[in-house]
Amino acid sequence: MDGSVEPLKARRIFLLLKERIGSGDLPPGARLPGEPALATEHGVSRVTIRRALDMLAQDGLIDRRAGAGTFVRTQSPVRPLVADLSNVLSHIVEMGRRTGIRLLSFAYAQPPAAVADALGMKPGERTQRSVRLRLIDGAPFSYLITHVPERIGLTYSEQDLATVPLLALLERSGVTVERATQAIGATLAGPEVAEALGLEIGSPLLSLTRVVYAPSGDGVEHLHALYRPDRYSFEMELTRAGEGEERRWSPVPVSGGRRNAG
Amino acid sequence: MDGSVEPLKARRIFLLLKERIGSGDLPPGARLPGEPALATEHGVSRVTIRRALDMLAQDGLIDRRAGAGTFVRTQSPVRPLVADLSNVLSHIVEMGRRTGIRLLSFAYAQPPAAVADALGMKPGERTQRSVRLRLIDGAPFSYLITHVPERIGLTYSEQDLATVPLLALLERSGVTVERATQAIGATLAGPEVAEALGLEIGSPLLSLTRVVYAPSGDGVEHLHALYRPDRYSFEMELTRAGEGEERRWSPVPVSGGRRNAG
DNA sequence: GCCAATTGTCTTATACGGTAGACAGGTAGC
DNA sequence: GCTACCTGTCTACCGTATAAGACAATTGGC
Repeated sequence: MDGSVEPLKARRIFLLLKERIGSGDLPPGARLPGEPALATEHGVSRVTIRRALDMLAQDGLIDRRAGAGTFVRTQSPVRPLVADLSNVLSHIVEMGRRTGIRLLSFAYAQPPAAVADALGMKPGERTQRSVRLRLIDGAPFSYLITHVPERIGLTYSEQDLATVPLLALLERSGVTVERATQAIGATLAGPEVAEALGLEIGSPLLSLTRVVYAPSGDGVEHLHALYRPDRYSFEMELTRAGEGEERRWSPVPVSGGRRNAG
Repeated sequence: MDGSVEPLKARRIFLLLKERIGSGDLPPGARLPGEPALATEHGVSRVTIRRALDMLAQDGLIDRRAGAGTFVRTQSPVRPLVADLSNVLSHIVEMGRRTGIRLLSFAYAQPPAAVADALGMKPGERTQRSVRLRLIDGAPFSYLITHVPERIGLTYSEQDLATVPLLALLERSGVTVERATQAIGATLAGPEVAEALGLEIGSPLLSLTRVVYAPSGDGVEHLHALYRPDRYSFEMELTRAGEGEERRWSPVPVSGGRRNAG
């Protein structure tokens, strides 16, 4: 029933090296360790290393020259998108890049318990669940799953969601949002997300979960976002604040037109 | 050299099911389809399904009862350690947990180009490179690679590094640190890191890169930290700040004894 | 030109992920 | 208690990914 099984170790090493290249750990032009070196380093045979390098070569990430070595190809494929802490892409306009949104799904249903709990909803209440894909210059970089209590979700249309920022929709509906909590973590891409983001299954993803609250304390939005780390990262500036023992790092607030150095 | 490599199809299905559980598609308490059903559904053999379920069980996501079926477990296994934005574990003491540090390596050498660049060092200058493991209640949760310019590194000993926080060492040495930048992303665990953190190769990791600057603008510390996302996450609170078009989320500064709600 | 190191290309043998099927023991419903 | 379905465990077998090693061809430095 099978016939073609994909390599396993080779794929793993492929992903690892791809990651090191993408993160700049292996800068363009750098020469990789020799195949035997990589083999012992990863505790696999040279054949496996070669397979991994084959995949990298096929992706155009490396150049292999017999007798010379293997080199990271000099090309900056895509410059990653940088967001500040509050997850606002403040520099997009300045960078002349365009972002888009694709609405992948839209429905009303019973939310998962975790979401219902976070939003402080009563059992039985429904939410509007939408899945959106954010694109930069046509390339997807984030996968967003949003839950909004049904009564609030009904105040705007599916069409609205595909064009207007959600926060604006909420405020347009008379909901005041002042407070939110968010947590940042990491996961692996499942089949669905991998497909949508154009990744291999098992690729690393940045995850962000944000819950937005109305002044009353009720939750009005639950966002679960997954980002391609090669196209998106959180950056922030810190200063030392406080006195004595309490002296610690503290984030610098983002001022109006500020942009990070590139 | 390995002996235990995870299957591929099984892993695929594992991730898929994990996603369905995490998203609430398979709510806690729900009964999964039988193994034969899952097998035909995914077009794989029952053995493969079993392997996927094994992984889920090991992650504490499901309960399997012979004769009855397989059920989504009602509680999340371990509560991760929570840090605020500035990467300070302010609640550890309150939680009654103890953290420790293990120094894995310590040496002076030429830094990688990316590090030298970030620290603004001249070519040829060396850095002190140290690798440390942070533990919580004896379990490792973060892997820290630190680079410090040689002249600064020489002001403290290897012994110091294993006991005193680096920032304190720097300030003790007369270096004033006021400013830092940091970026948060995600990667996969390589062989070394996986080993140290007790993970499988290819597990997802939270990554943090921080560069600390002296008032002169020179870089004094380059930190590359990798966290187990199941034991560590960044949490923060946000409020809406600014006016009109500029209105956006802004992090709430961490005040002295503040603690996040649990 | 020579030498060392590299990638490219074979060979052979083994390990293992995957399939297919059977069977034992537990559980729940009727 | 009977039955249907479930998980747990085992066997046998296939295809290929991987291991281990040898050898050729190429490159770059000396």
